[in-house]
Amino acid sequence: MKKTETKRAEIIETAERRFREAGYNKTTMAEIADDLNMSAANLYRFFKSKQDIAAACCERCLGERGECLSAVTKQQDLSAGEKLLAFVLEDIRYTFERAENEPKINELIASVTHNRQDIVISKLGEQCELIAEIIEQGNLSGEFNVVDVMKAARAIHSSFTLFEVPIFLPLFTREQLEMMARDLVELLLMGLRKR
Amino acid sequence: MKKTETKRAEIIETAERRFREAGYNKTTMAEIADDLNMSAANLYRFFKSKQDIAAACCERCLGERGECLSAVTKQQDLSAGEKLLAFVLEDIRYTFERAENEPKINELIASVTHNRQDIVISKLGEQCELIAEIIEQGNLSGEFNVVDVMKAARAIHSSFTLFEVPIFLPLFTREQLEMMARDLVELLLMGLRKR
DNA sequence: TTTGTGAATATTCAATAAAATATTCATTAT
DNA sequence: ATAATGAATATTTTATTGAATATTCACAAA
Repeated sequence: MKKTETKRAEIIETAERRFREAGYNKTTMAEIADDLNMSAANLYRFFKSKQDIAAACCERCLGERGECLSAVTKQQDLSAGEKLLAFVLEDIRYTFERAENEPKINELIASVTHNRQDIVISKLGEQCELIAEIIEQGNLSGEFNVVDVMKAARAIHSSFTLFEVPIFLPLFTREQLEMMARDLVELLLMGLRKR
Repeated sequence: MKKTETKRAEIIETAERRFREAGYNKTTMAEIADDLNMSAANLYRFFKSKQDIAAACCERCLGERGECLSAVTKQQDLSAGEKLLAFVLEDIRYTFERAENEPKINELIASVTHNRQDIVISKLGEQCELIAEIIEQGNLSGEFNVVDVMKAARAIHSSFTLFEVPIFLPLFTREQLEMMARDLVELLLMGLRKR
Protein backbone atom coordinates (compact mmCIF):
# COMPACT_ATOMS: atom_id res chain seq x y z
CA MET A 1 0.00 0.00 0.00
CA LYS A 2 1.34 3.42 -0.81
CA LYS A 3 -0.32 5.21 2.05
CA THR A 4 2.82 7.32 2.29
CA GLU A 5 2.11 9.28 -0.85
CA THR A 6 -1.45 9.93 0.28
CA LYS A 7 -0.23 11.25 3.61
CA ARG A 8 2.31 13.44 1.88
CA ALA A 9 -0.44 14.90 -0.28
CA GLU A 10 -2.60 15.57 2.76
CA ILE A 11 0.25 17.31 4.50
CA ILE A 12 0.92 19.46 1.47
CA GLU A 13 -2.74 20.40 1.19
CA THR A 14 -3.04 21.26 4.86
CA ALA A 15 0.20 23.20 4.94
CA GLU A 16 -0.72 25.12 1.82
CA ARG A 17 -3.98 26.26 3.39
CA ARG A 18 -2.04 27.59 6.38
CA PHE A 19 0.70 29.14 4.25
CA ARG A 20 -1.93 30.87 2.13
CA GLU A 21 -3.61 32.47 5.12
CA ALA A 22 -0.74 33.14 7.49
CA GLY A 23 2.39 32.89 5.36
CA TYR A 24 5.33 30.55 5.76
CA ASN A 25 6.91 32.01 8.87
CA LYS A 26 3.69 32.29 10.85
CA THR A 27 2.58 28.72 10.41
CA THR A 28 4.16 26.21 12.73
CA MET A 29 4.85 22.54 12.28
CA ALA A 30 2.70 21.97 15.37
CA GLU A 31 -0.28 23.63 13.71
CA ILE A 32 0.05 21.60 10.56
CA ALA A 33 0.36 18.45 12.65
CA ASP A 34 -2.66 19.40 14.76
CA ASP A 35 -4.80 19.87 11.66
CA LEU A 36 -3.94 16.30 10.73
CA ASN A 37 -4.25 14.91 14.27
CA MET A 38 -0.67 13.85 14.49
CA SER A 39 2.43 14.99 16.33
CA ALA A 40 4.90 17.45 14.86
CA ALA A 41 7.57 14.82 15.11
CA ASN A 42 5.59 12.55 12.86
CA LEU A 43 5.67 15.08 10.04
CA TYR A 44 9.35 14.35 9.76
CA ARG A 45 8.64 10.82 8.64
CA PHE A 46 7.13 12.34 5.49
CA PHE A 47 9.24 15.43 4.94
CA LYS A 48 12.81 16.13 5.84
CA SER A 49 12.06 19.72 6.89
CA LYS A 50 9.53 22.52 6.88
CA GLN A 51 11.35 24.00 3.91
CA ASP A 52 10.72 20.75 2.07
CA ILE A 53 7.00 21.00 2.72
CA ALA A 54 7.12 24.55 1.41
CA ALA A 55 9.00 23.37 -1.66
CA ALA A 56 6.33 20.75 -2.33
CA CYS A 57 3.61 23.41 -2.00
CA CYS A 58 5.56 25.65 -4.30
CA GLU A 59 5.86 22.90 -6.86
CA ARG A 60 2.13 22.27 -6.70
CA CYS A 61 1.40 25.96 -7.24
CA LEU A 62 3.71 26.20 -10.19
CA GLY A 63 2.05 23.08 -11.53
CA GLU A 64 -1.27 24.86 -11.27
CA ARG A 65 -0.03 27.65 -13.50
CA GLY A 66 1.16 24.99 -15.90
CA GLU A 67 -2.30 23.44 -15.97
CA CYS A 68 -3.92 26.78 -16.76
CA LEU A 69 -1.48 27.34 -19.58
CA SER A 70 -1.94 23.79 -20.78
CA ALA A 71 -5.71 24.26 -20.90
CA VAL A 72 -5.18 27.19 -23.23
CA THR A 73 -3.04 25.19 -25.62
CA LYS A 74 -5.61 22.40 -25.68
CA GLN A 75 -8.43 24.60 -26.97
CA GLN A 76 -9.66 23.19 -30.26
CA ASP A 77 -10.98 26.24 -32.01
CA LEU A 78 -7.87 28.40 -32.09
CA SER A 79 -5.18 28.73 -34.72
CA ALA A 80 -1.59 28.33 -33.55
CA GLY A 81 -1.11 32.08 -33.69
CA GLU A 82 -4.20 32.69 -31.62
CA LYS A 83 -3.04 30.10 -29.13
CA LEU A 84 0.30 31.79 -28.69
CA LEU A 85 -1.46 35.03 -27.86
CA ALA A 86 -3.91 33.25 -25.58
CA PHE A 87 -0.95 31.59 -23.86
CA VAL A 88 0.78 34.80 -22.92
CA LEU A 89 -2.45 36.56 -21.98
CA GLU A 90 -3.31 33.67 -19.69
CA ASP A 91 0.17 33.94 -18.24
CA ILE A 92 -0.45 37.59 -17.44
CA ARG A 93 -3.89 36.86 -16.03
CA TYR A 94 -2.47 34.21 -13.73
CA THR A 95 0.38 36.45 -12.60
CA PHE A 96 -2.01 39.23 -11.60
CA GLU A 97 -4.55 36.86 -10.09
CA ARG A 98 -1.89 35.36 -7.83
CA ALA A 99 -0.40 38.67 -6.88
CA GLU A 100 -3.79 40.07 -5.88
CA ASN A 101 -5.43 37.08 -4.25
CA GLU A 102 -2.59 34.99 -2.84
CA PRO A 103 0.20 37.38 -1.92
CA LYS A 104 1.45 35.08 0.84
CA ILE A 105 1.84 32.21 -1.58
CA ASN A 106 3.80 34.47 -3.88
CA GLU A 107 6.22 35.24 -1.07
CA LEU A 108 6.56 31.55 -0.45
CA ILE A 109 7.38 30.87 -4.08
CA ALA A 110 9.89 33.70 -4.19
CA SER A 111 11.63 32.40 -1.10
CA VAL A 112 11.64 28.74 -2.07
CA THR A 113 12.93 29.37 -5.55
CA HIS A 114 16.01 30.98 -4.05
CA ASN A 115 17.17 27.67 -2.64
CA ARG A 116 15.47 25.20 -4.93
CA GLN A 117 16.18 26.38 -8.44
CA ASP A 118 15.69 22.90 -9.80
CA ILE A 119 11.93 23.29 -9.24
CA VAL A 120 11.77 26.48 -11.26
CA ILE A 121 13.93 25.17 -14.06
CA SER A 122 11.79 22.07 -14.38
CA LYS A 123 8.58 24.12 -14.57
CA LEU A 124 10.13 26.47 -17.12
CA GLY A 125 10.98 23.44 -19.20
CA GLU A 126 7.36 22.30 -19.09
CA GLN A 127 6.22 25.69 -20.32
CA CYS A 128 8.66 25.47 -23.21
CA GLU A 129 7.09 22.13 -24.07
CA LEU A 130 3.66 23.76 -24.26
CA ILE A 131 4.93 26.44 -26.59
CA ALA A 132 6.63 23.76 -28.66
CA GLU A 133 3.26 22.02 -28.99
CA ILE A 134 1.71 25.19 -30.29
CA ILE A 135 4.46 25.57 -32.85
CA GLU A 136 4.05 21.93 -33.89
CA GLN A 137 0.39 22.53 -34.50
CA GLY A 138 1.24 25.57 -36.59
CA ASN A 139 3.71 23.54 -38.63
CA LEU A 140 1.16 20.77 -39.22
CA SER A 141 -1.61 23.15 -40.26
CA GLY A 142 0.72 24.94 -42.63
CA GLU A 143 0.45 28.15 -40.63
CA PHE A 144 4.10 28.07 -39.61
CA ASN A 145 7.27 26.78 -41.16
CA VAL A 146 9.61 26.32 -38.22
CA VAL A 147 12.59 24.02 -38.63
CA ASP A 148 13.94 23.75 -35.10
CA VAL A 149 10.81 23.72 -32.96
CA MET A 150 12.42 23.46 -29.52
CA LYS A 151 14.90 26.21 -30.31
CA ALA A 152 12.07 28.51 -31.32
CA ALA A 153 10.02 27.48 -28.29
CA ARG A 154 12.87 28.32 -25.94
CA ALA A 155 13.44 31.65 -27.62
CA ILE A 156 9.76 32.57 -27.42
CA HIS A 157 9.53 31.44 -23.83
CA SER A 158 12.51 33.56 -22.84
CA SER A 159 10.82 36.54 -24.45
CA PHE A 160 7.80 36.08 -22.16
CA THR A 161 9.80 36.56 -18.96
CA LEU A 162 8.40 40.01 -18.27
CA PHE A 163 4.89 38.60 -18.11
CA GLU A 164 5.62 35.80 -15.68
CA VAL A 165 7.48 37.52 -12.91
CA PRO A 166 5.59 39.45 -10.26
CA ILE A 167 8.45 41.83 -9.48
CA PHE A 168 7.62 43.83 -12.58
CA LEU A 169 3.97 44.28 -11.69
CA PRO A 170 4.43 47.62 -9.92
CA LEU A 171 6.07 49.03 -13.05
CA PHE A 172 3.16 48.49 -15.41
CA THR A 173 -0.60 48.24 -15.36
CA ARG A 174 -2.19 45.04 -16.52
CA GLU A 175 -3.44 46.84 -19.61
CA GLN A 176 0.07 47.96 -20.49
CA LEU A 177 1.44 44.46 -20.10
CA GLU A 178 -1.34 43.02 -22.23
CA MET A 179 -0.63 45.58 -24.90
CA MET A 180 3.08 44.74 -24.86
CA ALA A 181 2.25 41.06 -25.05
CA ARG A 182 -0.01 41.56 -28.07
CA ASP A 183 2.63 43.55 -29.89
CA LEU A 184 5.33 41.04 -29.08
CA VAL A 185 3.28 38.07 -30.23
CA GLU A 186 2.38 39.89 -33.41
CA LEU A 187 6.06 40.42 -34.12
CA LEU A 188 7.01 36.85 -33.25
CA LEU A 189 4.27 35.50 -35.51
CA MET A 190 5.68 37.46 -38.43
CA GLY A 191 8.87 35.51 -37.94
CA LEU A 192 7.18 32.16 -37.50
CA ARG A 193 4.74 32.28 -40.38
CA LYS A 194 5.26 30.49 -43.63
CA ARG A 195 6.17 32.83 -46.42
CA MET B 1 27.87 80.41 -10.76
CA LYS B 2 26.41 76.92 -10.59
CA LYS B 3 28.79 75.57 -8.03
CA THR B 4 25.86 73.65 -6.58
CA GLU B 5 25.69 71.18 -9.44
CA THR B 6 29.42 70.57 -9.20
CA LYS B 7 29.16 69.87 -5.50
CA ARG B 8 26.24 67.51 -6.06
CA ALA B 9 28.30 65.62 -8.62
CA GLU B 10 31.21 65.37 -6.18
CA ILE B 11 28.92 64.04 -3.50
CA ILE B 12 27.46 61.44 -5.82
CA GLU B 13 30.90 60.33 -6.90
CA THR B 14 32.19 60.06 -3.35
CA ALA B 15 29.10 58.31 -2.09
CA GLU B 16 29.17 55.85 -4.95
CA ARG B 17 32.75 54.86 -4.13
CA ARG B 18 31.69 54.13 -0.55
CA PHE B 19 28.50 52.35 -1.58
CA ARG B 20 30.47 50.19 -3.98
CA GLU B 21 32.91 49.06 -1.31
CA ALA B 22 30.76 48.89 1.79
CA GLY B 23 27.18 48.93 0.55
CA TYR B 24 24.44 51.42 1.32
CA ASN B 25 23.77 50.53 4.95
CA LYS B 26 27.42 50.47 6.01
CA THR B 27 28.32 53.88 4.69
CA THR B 28 27.39 56.79 6.89
CA MET B 29 26.62 60.35 6.01
CA ALA B 30 29.51 61.33 8.28
CA GLU B 31 31.94 59.27 6.19
CA ILE B 32 30.75 60.78 2.94
CA ALA B 33 31.03 64.24 4.47
CA ASP B 34 34.51 63.52 5.83
CA ASP B 35 35.72 62.46 2.39
CA LEU B 36 34.64 65.88 1.13
CA ASN B 37 35.94 67.81 4.17
CA MET B 38 32.53 69.02 5.17
CA SER B 39 30.05 68.33 7.92
CA ALA B 40 27.27 65.80 7.60
CA ALA B 41 24.75 68.55 8.11
CA ASN B 42 26.06 70.34 5.06
CA LEU B 43 25.21 67.40 2.83
CA TYR B 44 21.58 68.24 3.41
CA ARG B 45 22.00 71.50 1.57
CA PHE B 46 22.58 69.41 -1.55
CA PHE B 47 20.40 66.35 -1.00
CA LYS B 48 17.18 65.95 0.92
CA SER B 49 18.21 62.56 2.32
CA LYS B 50 20.65 59.66 2.12
CA GLN B 51 18.09 57.80 0.02
CA ASP B 52 18.19 60.66 -2.43
CA ILE B 53 21.95 60.37 -2.75
CA ALA B 54 21.49 56.67 -3.37
CA ALA B 55 18.85 57.38 -5.98
CA ALA B 56 21.23 59.74 -7.76
CA CYS B 57 23.97 57.06 -7.71
CA CYS B 58 21.48 54.56 -9.00
CA GLU B 59 20.51 56.85 -11.82
CA ARG B 60 24.13 57.35 -12.75
CA CYS B 61 24.74 53.60 -12.82
CA LEU B 62 21.72 52.95 -14.97
CA GLY B 63 22.91 55.71 -17.22
CA GLU B 64 26.24 53.92 -17.56
CA ARG B 65 24.49 50.83 -18.87
CA GLY B 66 22.65 53.07 -21.29
CA GLU B 67 25.94 54.51 -22.53
CA CYS B 68 27.37 51.03 -23.14
CA LEU B 69 24.27 50.07 -25.09
CA SER B 70 24.32 53.36 -26.95
CA ALA B 71 27.93 52.77 -27.97
CA VAL B 72 26.86 49.50 -29.55
CA THR B 73 24.12 51.13 -31.59
CA LYS B 74 26.53 53.78 -32.78
CA GLN B 75 28.96 51.32 -34.39
CA GLN B 76 29.24 52.14 -38.08
CA ASP B 77 30.15 48.79 -39.58
CA LEU B 78 27.15 46.74 -38.47
CA SER B 79 23.86 46.03 -40.18
CA ALA B 80 20.71 46.72 -38.19
CA GLY B 81 20.27 43.00 -37.54
CA GLU B 82 23.84 42.69 -36.30
CA LYS B 83 23.31 45.69 -34.07
CA LEU B 84 20.25 44.19 -32.48
CA LEU B 85 22.23 41.08 -31.60
CA ALA B 86 25.16 43.17 -30.40
CA PHE B 87 22.73 45.18 -28.27
CA VAL B 88 21.37 42.21 -26.37
CA LEU B 89 24.79 40.57 -26.03
CA GLU B 90 26.16 43.80 -24.59
CA ASP B 91 23.18 43.86 -22.23
CA ILE B 92 24.08 40.37 -21.01
CA ARG B 93 27.75 41.25 -20.71
CA TYR B 94 26.93 44.28 -18.61
CA THR B 95 24.52 42.35 -16.41
CA PHE B 96 27.15 39.72 -15.62
CA GLU B 97 29.95 42.24 -15.26
CA ARG B 98 27.96 44.17 -12.68
CA ALA B 99 26.82 41.10 -10.82
CA GLU B 100 30.38 39.80 -10.52
CA ASN B 101 32.33 42.96 -9.88
CA GLU B 102 29.90 45.31 -8.17
CA PRO B 103 27.47 43.21 -6.14
CA LYS B 104 26.94 45.96 -3.59
CA ILE B 105 25.89 48.41 -6.28
CA ASN B 106 23.43 45.86 -7.57
CA GLU B 107 21.84 45.63 -4.13
CA LEU B 108 21.64 49.40 -4.08
CA ILE B 109 19.88 49.51 -7.41
CA ALA B 110 17.46 46.77 -6.38
CA SER B 111 16.61 48.63 -3.19
CA VAL B 112 16.29 52.09 -4.74
CA THR B 113 14.12 50.90 -7.58
CA HIS B 114 11.58 49.67 -5.06
CA ASN B 115 10.80 53.23 -4.00
CA ARG B 116 11.77 55.20 -7.07
CA GLN B 117 10.19 53.41 -9.98
CA ASP B 118 10.24 56.59 -12.03
CA ILE B 119 14.00 56.20 -12.41
CA VAL B 120 13.69 52.69 -13.82
CA ILE B 121 10.84 53.56 -16.13
CA SER B 122 12.75 56.50 -17.54
CA LYS B 123 15.82 54.35 -18.22
CA LEU B 124 13.72 51.62 -19.81
CA GLY B 125 12.28 54.29 -22.09
CA GLU B 126 15.78 55.33 -23.13
CA GLN B 127 16.63 51.75 -24.03
CA CYS B 128 13.49 51.54 -26.14
CA GLU B 129 14.70 54.62 -27.96
CA LEU B 130 17.99 52.93 -28.77
CA ILE B 131 16.20 49.91 -30.20
CA ALA B 132 13.96 52.24 -32.16
CA GLU B 133 17.08 53.83 -33.65
CA ILE B 134 18.30 50.43 -34.76
CA ILE B 135 14.97 49.68 -36.39
CA GLU B 136 15.01 53.07 -38.11
CA GLN B 137 18.41 52.29 -39.56
CA GLY B 138 17.08 48.96 -40.80
CA ASN B 139 14.14 50.67 -42.43
CA LEU B 140 16.36 53.23 -44.14
CA SER B 141 18.83 50.65 -45.44
CA GLY B 142 15.98 48.54 -46.78
CA GLU B 143 16.86 45.70 -44.42
CA PHE B 144 13.59 46.05 -42.49
CA ASN B 145 10.11 47.11 -43.35
CA VAL B 146 8.62 48.13 -40.04
CA VAL B 147 5.59 50.41 -40.02
CA ASP B 148 5.20 51.32 -36.33
CA VAL B 149 8.79 51.64 -35.17
CA MET B 150 8.15 52.52 -31.51
CA LYS B 151 5.62 49.74 -31.13
CA ALA B 152 8.13 47.22 -32.44
CA ALA B 153 10.86 48.72 -30.28
CA ARG B 154 8.78 48.38 -27.15
CA ALA B 155 7.85 44.82 -28.01
CA ILE B 156 11.46 43.85 -28.64
CA HIS B 157 12.62 45.58 -25.50
CA SER B 158 10.06 43.73 -23.40
CA SER B 159 11.34 40.47 -24.86
CA PHE B 160 14.83 41.26 -23.57
CA THR B 161 13.78 41.37 -19.93
CA LEU B 162 15.38 38.05 -19.05
CA PHE B 163 18.78 39.38 -20.07
CA GLU B 164 18.64 42.57 -18.05
CA VAL B 165 17.61 41.39 -14.62
CA PRO B 166 20.20 39.90 -12.28
CA ILE B 167 17.70 37.75 -10.38
CA PHE B 168 17.72 35.24 -13.22
CA LEU B 169 21.49 34.88 -13.28
CA PRO B 170 21.60 31.89 -10.91
CA LEU B 171 19.21 30.01 -13.17
CA PHE B 172 21.39 30.06 -16.27
CA THR B 173 25.03 30.21 -17.28
CA ARG B 174 26.17 33.15 -19.33
CA GLU B 175 26.61 30.82 -22.29
CA GLN B 176 23.01 29.65 -22.00
CA LEU B 177 21.72 33.19 -21.87
CA GLU B 178 23.80 34.18 -24.87
CA MET B 179 22.47 31.21 -26.78
CA MET B 180 18.89 32.13 -25.91
CA ALA B 181 19.54 35.73 -26.93
CA ARG B 182 20.94 34.64 -30.30
CA ASP B 183 17.95 32.43 -31.00
CA LEU B 184 15.51 35.11 -29.94
CA VAL B 185 17.12 37.80 -32.09
CA GLU B 186 17.18 35.42 -35.03
CA LEU B 187 13.44 34.87 -34.63
CA LEU B 188 12.69 38.57 -34.17
CA LEU B 189 14.69 39.44 -37.27
CA MET B 190 12.60 37.04 -39.34
CA GLY B 191 9.62 39.12 -38.33
CA LEU B 192 11.27 42.45 -38.94
CA ARG B 193 12.86 41.80 -42.31
CA LYS B 194 11.45 43.00 -45.58
CA ARG B 195 9.88 40.22 -47.56
C1' DT C 1 8.68 -4.50 11.47
C1' DT C 2 5.93 0.18 10.82
C1' DT C 3 3.71 4.03 12.91
C1' DG C 4 3.88 7.02 16.11
C1' DT C 5 4.94 9.94 20.34
C1' DG C 6 6.86 13.01 24.28
C1' DA C 7 10.67 14.95 25.72
C1' DA C 8 15.44 16.86 24.75
C1' DT C 9 18.08 19.84 21.90
C1' DA C 10 19.06 23.22 18.31
C1' DT C 11 17.59 27.02 15.90
C1' DT C 12 15.01 30.98 15.01
C1' DC C 13 12.00 34.81 16.49
C1' DA C 14 10.66 38.77 19.09
C1' DA C 15 11.07 42.24 22.47
C1' DT C 16 13.98 45.39 24.61
C1' DA C 17 17.62 48.50 25.46
C1' DA C 18 21.89 50.55 24.08
C1' DA C 19 24.55 52.44 20.51
C1' DA C 20 25.03 54.29 16.02
C1' DT C 21 23.39 57.07 12.67
C1' DA C 22 20.22 60.19 9.99
C1' DT C 23 18.10 64.45 10.13
C1' DT C 24 16.99 69.08 11.91
C1' DC C 25 17.97 73.45 13.71
C1' DA C 26 19.87 77.38 16.06
C1' DT C 27 23.87 79.72 15.58
C1' DT C 28 28.35 81.33 13.54
C1' DA C 29 31.26 82.65 9.71
C1' DT C 30 31.84 84.60 5.30
C1' DA D 1 22.25 87.45 2.14
C1' DT D 2 24.73 82.35 1.60
C1' DA D 3 27.57 78.65 3.35
C1' DA D 4 28.62 75.90 6.98
C1' DT D 5 28.74 73.88 11.51
C1' DG D 6 28.05 71.65 16.28
C1' DA D 7 24.82 70.19 19.03
C1' DA D 8 19.96 68.43 19.69
C1' DT D 9 16.60 65.22 18.23
C1' DA D 10 14.59 61.38 15.64
C1' DT D 11 15.28 57.22 13.52
C1' DT D 12 17.60 52.97 12.51
C1' DT D 13 20.76 49.38 13.56
C1' DT D 14 22.83 46.16 16.81
C1' DA D 15 23.22 43.20 20.78
C1' DT D 16 21.09 40.61 24.11
C1' DT D 17 18.31 37.45 25.91
C1' DG D 18 14.00 34.93 26.88
C1' DA D 19 10.44 32.62 24.38
C1' DA D 20 8.77 30.14 20.47
C1' DT D 21 9.59 26.88 17.23
C1' DA D 22 12.05 23.37 14.31
C1' DT D 23 14.38 19.22 14.54
C1' DT D 24 16.18 14.97 16.62
C1' DC D 25 15.93 10.92 19.24
C1' DA D 26 15.00 7.29 22.42
C1' DC D 27 11.36 4.76 23.21
C1' DA D 28 6.30 2.90 22.96
C1' DA D 29 2.19 1.12 20.49
C1' DA D 30 0.31 -1.25 16.57
